Amino acid sequence: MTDTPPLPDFDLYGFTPYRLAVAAKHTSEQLARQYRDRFGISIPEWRVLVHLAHSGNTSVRDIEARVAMEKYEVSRAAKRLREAGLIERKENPEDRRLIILSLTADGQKMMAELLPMAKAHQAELEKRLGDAFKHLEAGLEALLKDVM
Amino acid sequence: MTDTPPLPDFDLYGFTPYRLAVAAKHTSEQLARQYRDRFGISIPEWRVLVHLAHSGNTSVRDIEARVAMEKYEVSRAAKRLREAGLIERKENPEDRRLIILSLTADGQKMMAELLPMAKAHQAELEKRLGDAFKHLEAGLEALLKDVM
DNA sequence: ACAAGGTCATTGCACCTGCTACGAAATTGC
DNA sequence: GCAATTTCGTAGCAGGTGCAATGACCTTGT
Repeated sequence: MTDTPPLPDFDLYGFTPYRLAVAAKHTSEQLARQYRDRFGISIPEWRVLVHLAHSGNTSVRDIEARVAMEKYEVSRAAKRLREAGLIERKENPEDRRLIILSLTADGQKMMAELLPMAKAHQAELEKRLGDAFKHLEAGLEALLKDVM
Repeated sequence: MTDTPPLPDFDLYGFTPYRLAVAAKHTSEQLARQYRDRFGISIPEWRVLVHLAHSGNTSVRDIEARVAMEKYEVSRAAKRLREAGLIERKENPEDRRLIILSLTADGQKMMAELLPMAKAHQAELEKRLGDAFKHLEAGLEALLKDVM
């Protein structure tokens, strides 16, 4: 036997970043599976679509800043969505480095189906958690206040 | 212009799964970068190590069940850790399908450095959030109670 | 005893991600 | 006015991930 330095006691289950990761994975999994199976959409793609549905035409740069994604993620998600015919891009004549992304009619149609699913998911989550939901939101608020 | 179906109003920032994902990413990022740069360890590898430090010898299956990872993730993390000389595997004579994973002396040494970093990170998080930490934990508790 | 079925861990494949470098366009500084 | 720097979006590369299939081993039922 080698002599082993004593390890501090550390319980992964009490480690907040771990708990958040598990919670995040668990809450998005079910919904993500739905729109993956039904529409072939990944989470990064979904985020881009939601932002476009909510904010109208925007650039990659703008989405990156607001949707907690790196710009290359936005770029690639946008590429796939364009190939799927869900969004389209125009040149911005005022700054030709920027591109203007927007939903196509197909994209709008899909979002008209997809967004209610997300709203229902949120409602179900709130209902399931009851009072604890308020606590969760209070905690997240504090945690995210200098991030979002 | 095509006629567009009206889209429900939906704000990504108020969507709990999104908030959890951002919170999870943000809280683990800083620490993960530390042990990646310093020890070359990824998050799945870190989880396996922590579990081994805490629970001693275990099998892939056991880790899988307790650390919110798929078994192939555990398997691959264990492979990398073995190649790095941080853990070792023995055959379980009672059931030769199972393997017994355990920290090597090097692995123990590294964890003796790594775990205090994690504890400090947790402490700093609790301090920064103040009262909101209790709320966050209450919310997570409810959310995770039938998962963990 | 042994075939059928289940469990455990690993791996091949295709795809996805993270990082960095790049070219094009705009802005800044002289 | 023009070189140097910055900003914007994209793409190459190496490595990571998710899924399904595989092989080795154990268990069950007859």
